[in-house]
Amino acid sequence: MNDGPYIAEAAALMGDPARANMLSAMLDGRAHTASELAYVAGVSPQTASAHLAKLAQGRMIAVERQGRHRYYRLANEEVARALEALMVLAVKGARRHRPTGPRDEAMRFARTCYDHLAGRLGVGLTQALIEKRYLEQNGDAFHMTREGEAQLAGFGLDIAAARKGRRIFASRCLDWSERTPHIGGALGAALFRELESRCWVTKPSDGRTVTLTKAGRAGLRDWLDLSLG
Amino acid sequence: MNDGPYIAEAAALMGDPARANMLSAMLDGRAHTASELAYVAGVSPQTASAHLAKLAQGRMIAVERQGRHRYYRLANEEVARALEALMVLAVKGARRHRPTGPRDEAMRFARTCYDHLAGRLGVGLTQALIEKRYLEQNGDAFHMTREGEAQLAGFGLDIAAARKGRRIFASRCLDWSERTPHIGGALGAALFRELESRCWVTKPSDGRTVTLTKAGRAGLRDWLDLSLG
DNA sequence: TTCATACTTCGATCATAAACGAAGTATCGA
DNA sequence: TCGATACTTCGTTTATGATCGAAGTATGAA
Repeated sequence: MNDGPYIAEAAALMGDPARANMLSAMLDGRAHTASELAYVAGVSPQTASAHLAKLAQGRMIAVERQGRHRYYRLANEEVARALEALMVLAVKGARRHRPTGPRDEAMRFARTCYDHLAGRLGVGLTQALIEKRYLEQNGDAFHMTREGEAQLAGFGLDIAAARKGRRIFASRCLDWSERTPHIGGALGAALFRELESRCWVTKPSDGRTVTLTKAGRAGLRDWLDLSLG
Repeated sequence: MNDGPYIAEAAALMGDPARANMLSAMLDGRAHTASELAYVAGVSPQTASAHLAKLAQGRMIAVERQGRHRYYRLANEEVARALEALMVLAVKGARRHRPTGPRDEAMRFARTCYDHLAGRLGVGLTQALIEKRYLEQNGDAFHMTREGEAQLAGFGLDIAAARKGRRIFASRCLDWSERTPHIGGALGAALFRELESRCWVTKPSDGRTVTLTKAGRAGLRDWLDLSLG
């Protein structure tokens, strides 16, 4: 089998600016309506509809109908990874200067990646859990230690629930901005949910940047000795 | 900054079947002439020339002139990773049955990934080095232990040389076929070179599949207790 | 029941990019 | 010096896909 045509098929789906805008928006892990996605892609609803059909056919997104609304989200973590891998190339490949704004810095600091935390915060959190020996590295995933299990259960995570299902428990997801991995998988998602429920992090009403609250800063320092500039 | 257009730019370069065929061929780590790449892409030399110019401008490939020949190779490991990430999607996204042939199995068993070993052999080798405590996992890379340094130097690797330069010493490269990482980086490349120089593995005159020789099978069993079916 | 909203489908237009024949340039061997 | 080879550039053709106005379908609120 020659890989080329298959790679091209997957890449071509991401290779249109409108579709890439939509996929990128969906990296926030939320479900989005077709109208919202048309808006972020800057195209008409008819054009958006055609693009979404293609992405669905290529299995990069999943759709859920609720009345007259169609909700779209990324199909799986592999799509997020491929987007991050292409973003690494995009950043590296840039010839012309791409002036960074405050939003860029915010994105580098903390953002969602599908359903878990990315950026300096995501990576810092991951490193802290390793340093505390709550996690160990094991292949393309993390392994939770016995102490880690106790600690994270004590922190409020339903570890048993996170272990259930087919999804990788604690995958490693390469971060385009930090160039080192953050926790993904079911554990990464559960951790993010708990941080949100404690109001240690907040998501804005739209977009992917995540804010670390004062409570979160204090909480992470107390829990993991984690300080971030 | 909105990521979409930049992701699209990188993805679009890979999204043409001819270009994807060329990039995929270059995953073998070799330098290829423009004529060879035209052939594997199934296009005329004029068309190939235009495609190669685009890939070079997008910084996915590097070119080196020798007389009238132009030699092309992948620019860096990040391009290889993005191709592997897209291949993961391509395999996962397939609706129609893609009959696998003996070449597929050979590719799954052992193949080149840029300049290091991928497939069951690459992953098995990596796992064995971890089990022997010659390597430890550390973020998006491997850390070599003191014993590992002795062992791999004893095996013939110039560890000091591998540590020099800007390249990551022992990166982790996600394997599309095994879904778990193999060693990349300077160490991965050095290891592959040493295996070749011992004739434990051989590369065919073209293509990406790698053959594990009888000597290699025996050698890996003796050295690392590694047996592969 | 009617009207508004969300979204899809149809048909047409237009822009873009891949394709290659012909011609050109650079290199190399006889 | 000449002819062959490797590769690039130019110009043209063709196919493809994105785009949206118009119309259609499904859902839901008044």
